[in-house]
Amino acid sequence: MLSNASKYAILSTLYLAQHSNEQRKISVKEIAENIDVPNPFLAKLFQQLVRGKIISSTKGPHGGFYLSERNKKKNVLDIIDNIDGLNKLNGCFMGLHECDSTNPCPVHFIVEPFKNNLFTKFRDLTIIEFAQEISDFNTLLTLKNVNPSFKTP
Amino acid sequence: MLSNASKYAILSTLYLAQHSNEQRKISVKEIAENIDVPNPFLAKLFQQLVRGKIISSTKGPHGGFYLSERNKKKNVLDIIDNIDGLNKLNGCFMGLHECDSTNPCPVHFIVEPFKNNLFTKFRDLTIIEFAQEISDFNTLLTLKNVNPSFKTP
DNA sequence: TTATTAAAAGACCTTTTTGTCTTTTAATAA
DNA sequence: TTATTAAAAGACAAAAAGGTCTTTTAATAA
Ligand code: FES
Ligand code: FES
Repeated sequence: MLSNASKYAILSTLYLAQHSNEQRKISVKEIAENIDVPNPFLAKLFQQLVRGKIISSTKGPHGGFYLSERNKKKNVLDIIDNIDGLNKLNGCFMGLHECDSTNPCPVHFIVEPFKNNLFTKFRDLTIIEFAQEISDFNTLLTLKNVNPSFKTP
Repeated sequence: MLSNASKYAILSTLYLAQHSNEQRKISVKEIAENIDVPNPFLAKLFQQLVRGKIISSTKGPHGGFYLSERNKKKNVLDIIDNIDGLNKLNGCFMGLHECDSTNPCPVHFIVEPFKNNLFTKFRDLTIIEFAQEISDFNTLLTLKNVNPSFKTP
């Protein structure tokens, strides 16, 4: 439903929202290490997000990535749109041509409410609001294995 | 979330449930045309489903694919498991290591109820019951574009 | 103005997914 | 028993996704 690229982009942009500002810019390296995402791959994604005006960057010493005031008003759906395009998220779960209540697939009425909830969250909150919610509710923002002990009995 | 392969397999198996029995076996060709799936690709998938004992086949004249009585008691989750493995469907929407209420990602509590609903449907209904529901509610079972007029204004 | 720093650009590589084609095997009907 | 039919098997091929590496550009601090 979401590509890895989109997932990386979302998590990393939210990390920026939490930890950067115009004064404190952040390198790809720091983010890649914290989110646990391949460094050069994230660099590529960030180039694309800069071109898409989702995030900002400056080169040189103390350069790095950050969110401008305009960037902060973007939402998660803008990120997904920039990386995957919206169709991937919006299309029918079973692959039918249209996801549509008048011609529904066998799971449409299970999928539709979920998609509505998700879209509401991804569209109606700005990046900054979303990041704030993450801080408030202490949800996770890293691909690191936070509980490796469960894996090795 | 689901691969194309899984989607094809699910739709085609449900088609078998609706249209075949031990007496009337169905060729890949007929299904591929009706579901609108690439013929040789579906043939490969069906080989795998036969090995996984999800569907049955016989060669020769009037041969083809069908569901045995045992096959009819399988469920959609068995198909997904056979083709994709369950992790793909079950994993965290944002890609975190564990999808888990104690270490949730930012959208976990939106995703979890959806996954529960979906799993219930895919696990608690047999293939035959699922196919019956599709007939009862007239939901769609084809990847064909059923409403092309919307596309060309 | 020069060295340093960090992103930008783009070529390149690998793996997975998706899809095709040809040959072989098995069932059966004539 | 032979021709026919349809799946099984497996080698191939194309495209997309995922990931890496090297060189260039721009900013700035010394
Ligand atoms: S029609 Fe399949 S999810 Fe809406
Ligand atoms: S933790 Fe992400 S969906 Fe459950």
